[in-house]
Amino acid sequence: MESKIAVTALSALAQENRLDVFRLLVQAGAPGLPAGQIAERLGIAAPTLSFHLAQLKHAGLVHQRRDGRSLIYATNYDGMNALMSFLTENCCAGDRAGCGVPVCEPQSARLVRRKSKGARS
Amino acid sequence: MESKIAVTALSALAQENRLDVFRLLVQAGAPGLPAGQIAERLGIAAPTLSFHLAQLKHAGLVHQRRDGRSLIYATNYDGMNALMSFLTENCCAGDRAGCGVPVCEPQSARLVRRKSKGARS
DNA sequence: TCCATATTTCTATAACTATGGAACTATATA
DNA sequence: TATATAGTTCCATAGTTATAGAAATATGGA
Repeated sequence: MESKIAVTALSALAQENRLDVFRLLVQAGAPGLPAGQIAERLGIAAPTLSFHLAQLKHAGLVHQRRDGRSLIYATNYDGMNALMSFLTENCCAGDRAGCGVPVCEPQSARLVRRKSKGARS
Repeated sequence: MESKIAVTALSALAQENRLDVFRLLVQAGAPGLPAGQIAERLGIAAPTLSFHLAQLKHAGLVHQRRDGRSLIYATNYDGMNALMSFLTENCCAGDRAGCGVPVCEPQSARLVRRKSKGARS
């Protein structure tokens, strides 16, 4: 990850409404939520929410899929993890042992990974 | 950590100069760096850097100490870890197993912690 | 085709943020 | 005390971002 991309991701999260949206989606997990439901739960006007969702999407933190008339948004765990890894890169003067790389993915993906590679540190 | 505090921290990181400063300090580790050296290494004008360092400090991401005429800045690893934990809170619909909490602290602190508590899931 | 629903894009406005020159404050040394 | 060094605060300016009303687009169903 490059610095400018990280700034885009951090800017996307650095706003109260968007941070709320993101955390709601992180908690919702893989199934995600339709825009209307996000708007309702968080009390955000539709055009405002649309603007914020576009930012999160552009930053690679969420992705969008259509289901009939609804647009469903869900966390992009890869984007989120890339950001966290970038922030902790070369942490503690290059001595990384013990500085666990942040990981958060849908459970199914985690189980697959756990079987195939050793992962973290 | 509360949402507004997280937004402050994320806003602090969501700017190219500040992100560069922060990462430089993350990599410098506990000893930190004097403001002048940060300015020189990153090519940022003194008043501009001072403005950015103040933001990072206010956000709890770095701390400042004086050494003679120099003001030394260093990463506040607690602040950084609190932010990352906040972002991954209740990750994957509350099923947290495998979603490692990001941890990055000076090595000495880590060793102490490792002996005293089990830590990370 | 017509209508309702879900969401986005357009637009103007108000609010916030970054920048660096000039002036200031703090510390050290002679 | 005078001088130099290290860094900060003040200030004006330029640029960016958030907001929601109105209009537009996309989908599904009668």
